[in-house]
Amino acid sequence: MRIFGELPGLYEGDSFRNRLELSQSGVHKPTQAGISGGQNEGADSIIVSGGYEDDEDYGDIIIYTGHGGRDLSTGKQVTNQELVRGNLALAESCKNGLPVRVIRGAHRKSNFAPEDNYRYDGLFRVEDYWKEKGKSNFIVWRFRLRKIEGELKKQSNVLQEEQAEYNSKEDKQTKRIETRVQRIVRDTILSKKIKEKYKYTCQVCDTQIETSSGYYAEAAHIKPLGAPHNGPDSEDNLLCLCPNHHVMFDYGGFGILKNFELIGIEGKLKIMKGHLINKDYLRYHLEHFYDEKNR
DNA sequence: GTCCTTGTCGGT
DNA sequence: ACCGACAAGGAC
Repeated sequence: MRIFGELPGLYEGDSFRNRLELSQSGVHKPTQAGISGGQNEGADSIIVSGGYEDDEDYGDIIIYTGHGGRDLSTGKQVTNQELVRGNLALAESCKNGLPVRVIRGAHRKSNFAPEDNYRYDGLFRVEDYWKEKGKSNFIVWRFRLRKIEGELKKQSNVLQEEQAEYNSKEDKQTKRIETRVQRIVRDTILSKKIKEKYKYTCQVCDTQIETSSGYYAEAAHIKPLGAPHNGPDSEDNLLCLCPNHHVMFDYGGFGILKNFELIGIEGKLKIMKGHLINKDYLRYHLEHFYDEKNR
């Protein structure tokens, strides 16, 4: 049984001599693989040990590389990675906001790596994932993890209690874990402007959502804000979408071609006169988020 | 059972 | 540092 989040008797800073010790203690079960997880369940733990050239470690934020695509003996990337197995598990953890135990192994490439052995460094959340050409010019999947602190950590504990309850049920088929995806939404002047331009209708499905307090829509950035994407907060990088199509767009469920035809789903993007969309951003989204292999 | 993996060891 | 040999455990 896969256990997400904290484990009884496990504390940040705990040290483990080798992978077998980590495995037998249940902190990270696989003896070699860096990602522990099932592709339909999510990932419960990862090991950051500097094996992949595209990893970046900033302490509370880690850009972790998915697995696969490497030559067995040299460790060099020799083919494109696919969104399967552990990579898919991490994507699942991202969508459902599951906590991931992070263990760092000793190596020279990171200032945050332990001097020796392996060290449990607490719970992280998978904030985002995308694909990119790595240093060796092959596609790698990348996962941005952010450390969970304070209040957020308490939420994860609640999640774990729910799971414990779930685990103890006889009929596991009929029970399910309630998970909440926490989306941080900032309603800037610009996002409000784009929503008003479209009268709060989705540019994909034309749905206009009405609530007790008025209409609801979301402004979606085509090229995401923040590192490493660094898309601009400007009208030519924004879409007005319903929540469903916003999630689908962010998680690569569909892309937009330069003639505004949709790929992955049927249809064409509706565009109001005067809304100029930058096609470089559409291409960026296609390259980094849309994945046709996994459908 | 088959395939996979950010291991580990001992050689050079 | 690099390489081959061998390997445990899990996903599927």
